[in-house]
Amino acid sequence: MKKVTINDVARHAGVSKKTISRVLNNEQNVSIDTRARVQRSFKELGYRPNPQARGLASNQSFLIGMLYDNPNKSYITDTQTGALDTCQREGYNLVIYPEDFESLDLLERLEQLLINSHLDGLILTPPFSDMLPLLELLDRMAVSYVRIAPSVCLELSPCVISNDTEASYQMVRYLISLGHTRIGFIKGHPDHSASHKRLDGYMKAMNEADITVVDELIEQGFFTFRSGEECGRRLLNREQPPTAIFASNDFIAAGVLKVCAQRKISVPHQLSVCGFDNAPISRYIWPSMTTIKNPIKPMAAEAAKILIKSIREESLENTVIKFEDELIVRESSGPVPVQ
Amino acid sequence: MKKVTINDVARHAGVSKKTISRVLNNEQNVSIDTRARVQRSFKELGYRPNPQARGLASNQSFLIGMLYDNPNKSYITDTQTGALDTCQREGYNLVIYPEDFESLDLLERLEQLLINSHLDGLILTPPFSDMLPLLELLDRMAVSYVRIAPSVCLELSPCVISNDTEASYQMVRYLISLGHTRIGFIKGHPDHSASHKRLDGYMKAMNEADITVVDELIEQGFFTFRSGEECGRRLLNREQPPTAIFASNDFIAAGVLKVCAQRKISVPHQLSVCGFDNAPISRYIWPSMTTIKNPIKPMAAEAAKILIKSIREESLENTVIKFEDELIVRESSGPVPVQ
DNA sequence: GTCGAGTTTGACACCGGTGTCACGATATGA
DNA sequence: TCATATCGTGACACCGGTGTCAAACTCGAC
Repeated sequence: MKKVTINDVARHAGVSKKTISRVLNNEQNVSIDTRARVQRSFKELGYRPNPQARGLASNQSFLIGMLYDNPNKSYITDTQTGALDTCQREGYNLVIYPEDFESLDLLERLEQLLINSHLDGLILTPPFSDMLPLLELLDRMAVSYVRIAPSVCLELSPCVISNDTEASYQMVRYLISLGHTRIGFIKGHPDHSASHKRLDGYMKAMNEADITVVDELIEQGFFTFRSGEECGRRLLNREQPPTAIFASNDFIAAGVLKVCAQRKISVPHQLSVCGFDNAPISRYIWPSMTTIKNPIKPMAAEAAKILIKSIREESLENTVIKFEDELIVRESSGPVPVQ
Repeated sequence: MKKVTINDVARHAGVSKKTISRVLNNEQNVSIDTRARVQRSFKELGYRPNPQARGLASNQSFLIGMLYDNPNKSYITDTQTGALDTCQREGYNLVIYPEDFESLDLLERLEQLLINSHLDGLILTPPFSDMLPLLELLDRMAVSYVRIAPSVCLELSPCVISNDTEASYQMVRYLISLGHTRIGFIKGHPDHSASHKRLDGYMKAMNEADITVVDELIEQGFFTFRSGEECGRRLLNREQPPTAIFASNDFIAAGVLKVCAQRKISVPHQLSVCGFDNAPISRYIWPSMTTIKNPIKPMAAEAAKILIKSIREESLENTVIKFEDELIVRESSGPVPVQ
């Protein structure tokens, strides 16, 4: 298991180091049979280039970072595996940076991390995708990055996005088609741009169907289970409670379902409850939840792909790639109850 | 944002590169005021050593890998953040390797990964912790590693462990103390050593209390929600169904709870249901679940710590560090129903 | 005052690759 | 036929640090 270096290969193939390097990096201007000979030597010697040395010489690290702060563990791991899929194929390692978005010295911390790690590129997930000061920092430090699901300044960098507004709109249309008109809505964390988009979709569908949006049917949640319990309780305490509740994510919806169970409100017969994200809990809870599925893994994989492209060919035009969400109907939604 | 190299610092401090390097690595035999002067230059110039170069020269990568294959997303992210905590403090990056444990060419894939990435160390999580051929491979390739929660050959490497058998034993004792004697058990995936330990704890507690262990009250699950539904259904179909069901993890238990909800079996009044792992679902489901909490983050942090120690000081004796599990009583368990 | 041991420091090669440039060989055009 | 462009290749410096070794300096003991 002794290391095979470039010199060994050079000797074995009877060419210079530089030519080995050329073959390694797929450069042109290497004759066909030289290339073949070198590649044979690679095989025979089991040669693996040393990423440290390559990096030092060419000022790369073959490291891609992923920055996140998301309570949805399944979202995190899905994003990771999606991105990793591409990274491994392209010879990059993925290093992870869970960071506290609320932290006061966040920007400083991030700057330290970037300086220390010498990343080739960084994948930003919400809510970092919309953090303008961070984007500036990255520009200033000349670190390439992609953003997943940003909502502002799409022209600033390559991005992958889905259409939360549209998905939310579809969900509400679906509820309306079941006969619901008193549709409650629980908003997500105001720091996440997705929260606003999801509300927009709700409003759009309501307006389009000429249903008056009642303030008292809209509650402010925070993407957490607990906020779901609280908001759910408040909504169900109204004089005229809603016949359907659409929560901005599955955790909130799960909180609502818990309140229903406690109060023996039968879902979906007395109340429909819908979530957003297709988190595992949406499947594991009872009744299983109607929700929106976001193609997380493919999005992350694509994000990594365009990031690597932009690392390699210095500033291509800033691609924005769109993905479609999908409405998943399960047991927690049904026709409006007859009075 | 131009790079400051070791030469710049050397010039600025009026000493040689080598002395800078000495200060950087906290070597002894540097006079106090030279050290102070160099450190001042570090500050003033904002010097950051280049990990690539350091790695190339000293044959390190400052990369620690984490290998896992676990359906429990929250377990994964907790392990990651725990380990990362230590890694960042010690100047290492964490790179992640989700791999399919069932894959046929697993060992080959891993070998490739290791060769390509030049890791300084690797953190193994179950079920990889017990994969002997992998341990051999790592030894052969001279890659340091720690194992989290292994159950075989603890002397082979540094490990962090908790006592699944004991925790499971405590859970069953708790159920017995509530008056239960017909206690069903749903086993976990046979590939995970934890499954066997959890069963052992069950057996021990039952035997100790002189309760006959009935075969028909033990089912084979697979750590999945679906297997929980199936096993739950079977257990509840028995002529004499159990009054309590202890599932080997929370997903299984959630499946059982779903079956109860469907059949309008009131938990915990007619049936107690307990899980293992304290996954988020155990809190978000209704009724919230009695379960076992494993100190995942501290364990992972400690694992990283002893790994780094063993990387630095070549083969210290193989530490094994123990952690305690904790029984968390929530709403899904209660006294045995009166007939 | 001399000697030996220990401390502090720097010169220089080296880690394993890549960038630059120059050279010879072959192809192209006038 | 000769000048010029293009291709294929290697010599050599260089990326930013660390390891080795020897020189210079300090200090206490004799």
